[in-house]
Parts: sequence; C-alpha cells; structure tokens
Amino acid sequence: MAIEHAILVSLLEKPGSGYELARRFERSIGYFWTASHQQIYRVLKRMESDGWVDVRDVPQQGRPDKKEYTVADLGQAVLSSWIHEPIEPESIRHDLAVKIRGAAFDDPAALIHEVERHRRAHNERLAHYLAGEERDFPGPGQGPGQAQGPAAGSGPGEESPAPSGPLDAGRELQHVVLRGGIAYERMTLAWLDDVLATLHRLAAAR
Amino acid sequence: MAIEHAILVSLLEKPGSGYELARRFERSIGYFWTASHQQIYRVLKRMESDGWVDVRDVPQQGRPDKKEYTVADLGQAVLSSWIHEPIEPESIRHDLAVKIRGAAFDDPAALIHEVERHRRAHNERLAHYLAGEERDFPGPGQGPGQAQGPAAGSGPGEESPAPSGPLDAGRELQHVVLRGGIAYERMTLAWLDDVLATLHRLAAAR
DNA sequence: TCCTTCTATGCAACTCGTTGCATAGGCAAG
DNA sequence: CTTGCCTATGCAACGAGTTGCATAGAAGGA
Repeated sequence: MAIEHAILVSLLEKPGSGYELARRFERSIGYFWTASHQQIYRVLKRMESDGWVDVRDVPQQGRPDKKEYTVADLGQAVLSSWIHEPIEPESIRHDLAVKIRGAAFDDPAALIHEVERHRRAHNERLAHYLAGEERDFPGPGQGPGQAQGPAAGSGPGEESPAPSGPLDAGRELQHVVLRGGIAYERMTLAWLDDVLATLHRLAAAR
Repeated sequence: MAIEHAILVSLLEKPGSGYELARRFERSIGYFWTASHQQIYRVLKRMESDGWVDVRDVPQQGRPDKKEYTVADLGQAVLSSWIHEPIEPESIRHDLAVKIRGAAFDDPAALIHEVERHRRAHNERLAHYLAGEERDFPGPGQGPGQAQGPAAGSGPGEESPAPSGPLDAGRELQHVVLRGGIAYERMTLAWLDDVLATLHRLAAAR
C-alpha cells in the first residue's frame, strides 16, 4: 500500500487522467517515486471499482479523449486513515553502495566513471529542485534550502505551487518536502565526493 | 537484478548459510536493504542451480545442519560484469513524504507523533552506525563521520571489519559506505526537525 | 511442564512492479 | 510521404517481494 496513497494525494492536489498522473510521476516526482503508466492505469481502475475515485470522460479536440479522475469521499477517508496509522521508517536500497563494496573484489578504479556519472545526475536534480523552489516558493524567508533531509513521496517540484484545498498548509508542506529533496541531493553530492576521493586514493596505492 | 549482487558481495566478504545471510540483511544492512529469509533461500537456490555459488553441507552439534554457500567463479564473473555496467541513479520511495503532503487535506497536527517516532528511529540508527564505526574503524583519521551521503546496499556496519580478500580496499570501501549511512541519518534527523517545526507552526496557526 | 526463543530450511499463495506489445489519431520534420 | 514523436489507454506475461504457514531439535525461563 503506497502508490494508491500517492495517487490520492496527487489527485487531491489536482484532478487528472492516468496519463497526466504518469507524467507527474515522471518529471519531478519520479526522481524518487517511479510509477509506470501501466501500473497507474491498473491501480486507478481498481481504485475506481472500489469507489475511492470518480471518473469523468473528457472529450478533447485534436487529441484522444481522456478520463479525468477525482477523489471520492471514500478515497478521502482511506487516505485519512492511512495518514493516521503508523508506518515503518523507510529502508533505502542503494545499488551503488553494493557496487562500492563489491568493488573490493574487482578493480575499484573501474567505478570512478560510474560514480562521476551519478554525481552529475544528482547535480542536475539539485539544480532542478532549486529552480522549482525559486519558482514556487520565492519567499523572502530563510534563503533557499538550508534545511536537511531525504525527500520523496508525492515529491517536491510538483506542477504549479498548489491548487489545493487547504492552501496555506498545502504550500508549506510541499515546501518542506522540497527542502528535504534539496538536502538529500546536497548530502548525496558530498558523499559521492567522499567516495571519489576514496576510490582515487585506492587507485593510487597500487 | 539487485539482491543477487548484494548476496554475492556479502558471500565474498564472508561465506555463510541462507540463515546467516538473512541475519546480516536484518541487523545493520537491513536498515536500508531488506530481504526476508524466504526470498534469500529462493534466490540462493536459483544462484546455485545457475552455478553462481557452491554449497557445502556443514553438520553442527546441538543445532540443525546448515548449507554454507561460497561464491563460484561464475558468480565472481557475474558480479564483475554487473559492477562494470552502468546503473540508473536510484530513486527513493519515502512514504513519510507522501503522508506529509497528504496531511494538507487532513489534520497536519495528527502527524506530529508519527514524525517524532520516525525521528527516534533514525536517532537509534545513527547511534548504531556511530558505534559500529568506533568499533570497526577506530582510525585516528578525521574523527567519526563528517562526510555525507546516503548509505545502503550491502550496508554499513557489517559483521566484523572485513575478512575480505583485498583487505585494505575492502575496509576502506566499507568505511566510506558507513560514512554515507551516518551522513544520511544526520541529514534525515535535521530534516525531520524542519518538518516538526513546520507542523507545529501550522498547528498553532489555526 | 509448558511456552517461548533460537537455529535452520522450505512451500504456497498472493500482491507489487516491470517489460513488451497493441491501438489510434494528430502533428512536425526530413 | 514516411518516419517518428506525443497524447491516451490498455492487455498479457513475467519477475520481484511479501505473508502465512510448516517442520524440528535444543535451550532457557515461568
């Protein structure tokens, strides 16, 4: 149980079709929460037959019709009860760390390019988040992102600031998640630098 | 493709039974890489029939016999080629972030206890990692953990320092992964404080 | 004595998630 | 004019991962 809830939150923030949801899960959100369109369509169909969401056929000109989904009362209730029940603190699966430990039994220097590649990717994500923060939360507050933490879930950097219901709270909460994303990327970059330094040291010592 | 490689790395660091692997994946490693014993047994069986690992029956006194697995040449080769092929920079799935954004459509204050619970759990993990670092890497170097980054994979805080093959490299690489775990927990704690402050602010403003 | 915990392995059923493929109209570039 | 991309939805098959249950001897506490 997880994607259902992510979809509910995303639909509450803004109703949309399966295709649109898939794109939200790709750009911005997808950096830490992947969900293919096939999966979304399937789950959406189940959610509809369970009465969590309502559908509405929306004809469009010049492109295929779409089914716009909105959250039903039952969906609201399901989300609410999920929010109230405790979940386990997450575990992360970081393949790169496995590779790094595995490199001890291979050539550590061979990993340098790979780690550099990851570093570039995380640098891009950070830039993407910072751009999103400047766009959506240009508050004079405390300057962009010095809080720290992992990000994820429905994810930072969503569409527009928030056409949400409870506007102020929604914006604040989206911002704190985004700050988490920023902190995560910054930490990751620093760690990858540490990894690179270690790999270079090992490569030199042979 | 991931658990196979994590198992290969773990077996290279120290041969063991499915049960022992499961426990390695629980304590220390399991904080970011979960794998149930059922899954490990199944994968191990497949790896054996594919010739990636070798088995040896080890009779024991006072307890059931065990099957000790070691990495075969083919397994070494598989691991090596995996290390050399690029992987996608990971995406994280952080349910808590979904909850936080979902809280905008519910009562944000209801999340405070949950976030505090997570904070305690991450605090414990940090303490666990720091203890492991002091135990296994008491180097006079740069003092414990000021590098930063996400941890994971075979995971920090493994059994003993490393009865590895390439000893120096193995220890160094295990340490850099552990430093990642430490940095990750520190960042998460700071972020959770940020989240708590935000939730308190929202709760007060009603 | 009974109950629980630890070591040790495993099956069966299920859900979650990915991959490959199919359809179908509109639009733009070569 | 053909090739490829974008919107939009979907099926089928597979692989990954979880949950529940079963077995079985030894050790330790209520």
